[in-house]
Amino acid sequence: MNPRLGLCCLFKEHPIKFRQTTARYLSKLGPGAGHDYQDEITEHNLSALLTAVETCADLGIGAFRIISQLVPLATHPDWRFDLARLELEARFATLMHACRERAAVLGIRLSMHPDQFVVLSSPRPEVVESSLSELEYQGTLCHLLGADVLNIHGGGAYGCKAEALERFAYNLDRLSKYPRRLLTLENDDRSYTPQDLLPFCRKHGIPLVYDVHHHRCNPDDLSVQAATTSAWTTWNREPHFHISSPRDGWDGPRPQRHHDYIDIADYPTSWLDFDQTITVDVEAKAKELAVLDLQKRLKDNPLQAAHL
DNA sequence: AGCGGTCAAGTTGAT
DNA sequence: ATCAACTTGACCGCT
Repeated sequence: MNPRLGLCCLFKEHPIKFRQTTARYLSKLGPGAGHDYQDEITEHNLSALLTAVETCADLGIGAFRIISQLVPLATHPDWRFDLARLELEARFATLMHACRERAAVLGIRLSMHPDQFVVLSSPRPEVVESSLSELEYQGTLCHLLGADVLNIHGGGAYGCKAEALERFAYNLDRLSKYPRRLLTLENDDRSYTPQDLLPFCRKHGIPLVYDVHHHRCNPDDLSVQAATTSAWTTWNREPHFHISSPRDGWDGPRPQRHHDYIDIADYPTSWLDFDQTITVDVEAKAKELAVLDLQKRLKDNPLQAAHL
C-alpha cells in the first residue's frame, strides 16, 4: 500500500510564503501597531495555509506540517494571542474554516511539530511552564484546524533518562484535553531512541512517531523493521513516520544533516508492507520537490528501497 | 535591490 | 568556548 507522503512546513518552488516577525520589531512598533502587525501576519499565514492545502492536493501530496509560528509570537509573554479570536473575528474565521474544510474534503492530513524549546522533561520549572503554554497553543490550533498530530521529542536526558521521563510523565498530566489527545513522541538523533520511548509510549497511550533517520544516527538494539512494527502498534490513528537522507552520506562528517532529497535506498522496505495507509513526512531541504521525487521513485521502482 | 546582522525560548555533541 | 543542529531561514534596516 502506498504511503501518504507529507511536506514539512515550507515550499521551495511554489510561491507560498509564511511570514514571521520578531519580538524586538513588535516592541519597536509599540502595543497598538505591534498587535496590528501580528494580526496582519496571522491573516496572511492563514491565507498561505489555505493555498498550501490546495497546492498539496494538486500535487498529490497527502499531508502537510504547519509551521509553529503560524500566529507569530503567540505565546510570547508580551504578545499573547487569544486563539478564540480565530473563531470570533471574521477575517480570521473565514480563512481558518476554509483551511479545515478544504483539508478534510481533499484528504490532506495536517500536523504540528513544536520546536526545540518545548521540553517536558526539563528540571527547570520556567522551561516546563513555557512548554506547557506552547503545547496549549498548538494543541488548540490543531483542534481548530483539524490536525491530529502534535509531535514533540523527549527533550534532554540530563544524565538520567529515567528521571527525565518521570518529569515528562508528571507534566503530561498538566496538559488539557486537546494537546494531550493529539500529543505524539518522536525518537531523536541525540538522546531518546525508539527503545527508550516505546515502553513510555505504551504506558501513557502516546503514539510513537518513528524517525528512521534519527534511529540510524542514534541507534539502539532494535532493527529498523522491529522499531517500525513496535511503533505501529502504538497508534490509535493512521501511523506517522519520518524520513530523511544524510546531506554528505552516511560516512560524512555529520550524518544528521538533511539532504535536499531522499535516497530511495534509505526508505525501509518494511514501510511498503503495511495493509493500511501510513503517513511519511519527508524531511528534506528541497521540500515539495523532494516529496514528488520520492513519490515517483516509490511508484516506479519500489524494489530499490532498503532491504532492512 | 542587495545584503549583513539579528532573532523568545533548550539541549547536546563536534569543533 | 563556540557553534551548528534540530521540522523551517526570514526579516529589518542599512547601503
